[in-house]
Amino acid sequence: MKPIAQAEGAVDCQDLAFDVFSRHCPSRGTLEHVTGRWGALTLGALHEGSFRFNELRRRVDGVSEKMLSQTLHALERDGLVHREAQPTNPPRVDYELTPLGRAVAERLMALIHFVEGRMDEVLEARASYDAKRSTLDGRA
Amino acid sequence: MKPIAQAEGAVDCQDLAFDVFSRHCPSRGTLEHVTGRWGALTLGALHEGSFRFNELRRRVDGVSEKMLSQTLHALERDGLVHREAQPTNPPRVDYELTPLGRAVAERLMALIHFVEGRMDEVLEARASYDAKRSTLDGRA
DNA sequence: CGGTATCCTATTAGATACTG
DNA sequence: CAGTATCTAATAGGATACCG
Repeated sequence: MKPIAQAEGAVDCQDLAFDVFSRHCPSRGTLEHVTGRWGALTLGALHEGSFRFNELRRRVDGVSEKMLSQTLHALERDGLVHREAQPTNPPRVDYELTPLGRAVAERLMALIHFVEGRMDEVLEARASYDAKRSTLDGRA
Repeated sequence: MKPIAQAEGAVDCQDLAFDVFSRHCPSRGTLEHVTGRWGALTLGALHEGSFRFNELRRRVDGVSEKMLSQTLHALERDGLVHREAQPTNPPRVDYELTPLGRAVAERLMALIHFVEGRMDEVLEARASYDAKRSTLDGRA
């Protein structure tokens, strides 16, 4: 079994105060866990409470077992999610945000909700962009 | 030449108020443009002003021509970035955020800066997570 | 239930070469 | 300068099977 994200490069930007814009800075990796396709949705789901594995799978529409598992591990490793396993039979595992995770999720949700709230503008921009392109392509 | 993101699924969740958690909702696509690896960094760079193509390439460390071009097109199509081309020779093209893009970038930067500011905690969590795993793996 | 291991495909990203 | 085209390599992602 391989580590989750070991190949994340050297930690040689401590002095640069963790600048995401630099390659090989660990903050870039964490940012990707947070904003990545499944990371963002998982944090979003957990922002509303504590959930079990399969509850999360249903909430995060379209995620596979594999990706959810991988995502949860990455977030747990980064200290954003806490995993609470009861050694019962059948097993019961609950996932919830840590205080740090909650703080991150809050900022993430602010972004998500803002984007959702302006989707009409985005769709309008897309329509006009595509309209221009098609007229340009049309005249060969 | 193919459209940038046409296969983004039907727009059948207008009634669900653009729920990112649903598959095939356009807000998920836009969210991915915004939070994606290069999208986030590009918006971050443009948050500090207007830049030319190669200036951006230098600011967003590690991005290839291809990915920057692709990213900028997606963001332009979503109405977040404005492209200003002067038909001079040599050509000069400036990119800057639209008002909507600025609003998005602000929320995004809040998230990025927060994560950067807490990287010490993240790194600590990683260290302790890895320590536990290695002791577990060690006892075979 | 709550996962992991494996295999395989699709998408993404990078290098390189070239154009207006 | 500001890209596009093309090819290849790396990675993400999904399906399936199986374990505790």
